[in-house]
Amino acid sequence: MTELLNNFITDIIDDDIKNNKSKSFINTRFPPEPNGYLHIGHAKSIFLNYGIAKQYKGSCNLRFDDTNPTKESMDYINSIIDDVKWLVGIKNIGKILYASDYFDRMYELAIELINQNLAYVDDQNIDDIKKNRGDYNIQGIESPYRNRSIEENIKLFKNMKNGMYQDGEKVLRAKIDMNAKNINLRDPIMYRILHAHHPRTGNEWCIYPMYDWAHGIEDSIEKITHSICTLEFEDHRPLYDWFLEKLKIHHPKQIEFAKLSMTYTLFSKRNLLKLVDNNIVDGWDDPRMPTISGLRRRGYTAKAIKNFVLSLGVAKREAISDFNHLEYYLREDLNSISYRKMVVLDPVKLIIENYNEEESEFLEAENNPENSSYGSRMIPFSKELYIERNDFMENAPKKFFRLSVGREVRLKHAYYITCTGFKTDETGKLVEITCTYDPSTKGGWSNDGRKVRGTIHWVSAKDCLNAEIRIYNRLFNIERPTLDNIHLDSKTIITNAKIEPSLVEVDFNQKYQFLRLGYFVFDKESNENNLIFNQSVALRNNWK
RNA sequence: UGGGGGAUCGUUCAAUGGUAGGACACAUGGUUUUGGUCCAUGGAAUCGGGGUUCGACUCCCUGUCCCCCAGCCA
Repeated sequence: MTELLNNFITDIIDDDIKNNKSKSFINTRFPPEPNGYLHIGHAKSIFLNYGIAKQYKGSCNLRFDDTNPTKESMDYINSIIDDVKWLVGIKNIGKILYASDYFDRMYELAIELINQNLAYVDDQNIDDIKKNRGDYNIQGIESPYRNRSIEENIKLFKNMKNGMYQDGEKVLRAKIDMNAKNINLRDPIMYRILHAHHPRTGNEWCIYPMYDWAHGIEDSIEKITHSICTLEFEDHRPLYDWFLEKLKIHHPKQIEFAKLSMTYTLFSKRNLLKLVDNNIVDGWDDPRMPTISGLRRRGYTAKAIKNFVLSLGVAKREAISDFNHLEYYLREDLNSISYRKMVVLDPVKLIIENYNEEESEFLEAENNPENSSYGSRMIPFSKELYIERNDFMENAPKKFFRLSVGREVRLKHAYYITCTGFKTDETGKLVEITCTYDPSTKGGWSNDGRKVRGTIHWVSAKDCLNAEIRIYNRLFNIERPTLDNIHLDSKTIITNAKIEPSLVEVDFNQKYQFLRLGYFVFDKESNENNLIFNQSVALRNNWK
């Protein structure tokens, strides 16, 4: 995790420092709009911006781009703060800043631009503005209000601010070039009238700055040196530069990179919002969602997400990352930190014929074979156990290393057993397996050189607890989905899982590996009477 | 049919005029009280066509394909 960021952006920064275009302290920012929850695509931007600032001994702050009150809310602001804290650590988050704190300054600078005769109030309605903007092939037409006097523009702009007009009645536009090939430069709108309640400034303002006008000023005020954003803003860079140049204020360098996309997932807030609103998922933090809060509930760690996005690198080429790649880093982290437990998802009784019914004993089980400091626990063993239904096969092929009549397997941490028979009900369903155990193999080992290829997990029938276990699958069934490709079986709920008694205590911070099955965490809906687990990811499995 | 960007193993990122390399995925073998982990090995790529050069993923010309842009969203 200490690896150095080395990509085309750090190359640019290195050049800028070498050519004295920039100080060696590099300041960045993570500037989300609070109009939805953060997803793993944002995590890439977060680790890039915070990582660069750290690497170049500068600062990185969380700044909310809260310039559109019609889409934003405190709920989103709070969720974003929680997510960034969780990802980068509470002490590394930097300052929490808001574009709305700069509204006064932006207003002053707009007046300044009007005074330079570089901005004007336009009375055209939305349709006329659109029509007169032209398109790729058609030149724009200058607004009839474009050449108002500076004094009149100042007066009208103040009136706009003071609430003398209705929404949409007037806008403030920059006076650039209606024939520019880049349509963003055809007199872009700087302010629109919005009589809306802002989550932070309330009803103080009824004019709100547009992104292009606001963003560069925000960066400038914060002394950002390199303003990193995604590819779709490339066309906006000339405008970013134009405003800062005319204003003669600190001018950060905007650099664009390709955002993250992943197979089997949808990223746009528009689509994620639909999944939530249409109840396809159970909220923004549904464990199937690619949101930070969803991944966290699913049992992902910040470290796994960080290692994943860092492994991806940074480039301008648009790329779709493989979901497997993310899961690899999750397993890598979870393998080293999770507590091993034995849990049976689809239980079937196993009776040990030569084990005394009254007897019972405790066997020692290591908590993490990767790390002995995790210690061990004692688990109860008795005559009747539960094992996994699919660990038995009536007519087993040679390579089936588990239970079948006459075959010997190891019960993990316990004994070798040999299957003696099985019972089915009238429908042919397996209801009970019988076996004998070898008392000399306590702990699951013998020194006689016996080869026991298979090892299966189990729980003691009279000691185990019941739990609900939620298994998740991809939300979409094709690699590059649209909302039409919802995977209908993306969630399976198992209500009668049998779990070892050491899991009785609900601990939301702990990661578990259920032996031979996968990684699991307690779901937030768990309580001491209702143990609920989410599967984070299954173990890799080469069998079948 | 305007403007802006991009094209390297299946996927993703390197190589900045000098042996195309890593990770994931896949395959094979080894270790193993998890068919996990770990270890080893293997297959696998420079979008096409010209040119410059002793030498081109890299520079030049040309073609093709992909992405973004016509919100009072960000």
